[in-house]
Amino acid sequence: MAKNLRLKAARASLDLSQKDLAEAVGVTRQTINAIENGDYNPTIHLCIAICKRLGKTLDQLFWEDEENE
Amino acid sequence: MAKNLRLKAARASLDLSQKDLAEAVGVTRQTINAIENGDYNPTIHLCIAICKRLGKTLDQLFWEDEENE
DNA sequence: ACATTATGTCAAATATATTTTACATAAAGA
DNA sequence: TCTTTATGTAAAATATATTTGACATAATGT
Repeated sequence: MAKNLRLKAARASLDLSQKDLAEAVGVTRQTINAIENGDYNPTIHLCIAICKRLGKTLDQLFWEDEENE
Repeated sequence: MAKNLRLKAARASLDLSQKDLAEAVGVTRQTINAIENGDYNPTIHLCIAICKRLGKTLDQLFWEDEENE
């Protein structure tokens, strides 16, 4: 599956660790790691929570992630 | 939970039934119904498939659905 | 050298998205 | 009236998102 490099970059630009982001949105570090590495398919509520914490929208971080390899 | 009236409207404007949309995106009618009625929290891949079929983006159909009551 | 932080990954358990089957109602057409 | 289509809903089963606990490595600071 495709990695989500936009998410990784947005997180990095705020100087947040995977753990920081995970705690901010109420999931575990492994979940954030898996999303960034494309291992699975999060729920929309989680995506929205991540977007809000990173100051991005769904289209910016998750739209057409499938093509972005 | 909040109903997704934007989704319902977008589907209606293309004259698609819940069943039509469900088949187009590879889920059951009950899943589309539940999403429209806010009973749960679909996966991002499913949201993207729905958006593509309806000619909308994630932000247009799913962004900040939580507030939209 | 040692401790700490960040990341990657894995196996087993748990929570929940989704399916299957089924029943009910309202609207529309024949 | 009868049939069909669209929708809403519910209970039990299945698939999968997510957690928990653990181990490993690289980088950084003391």
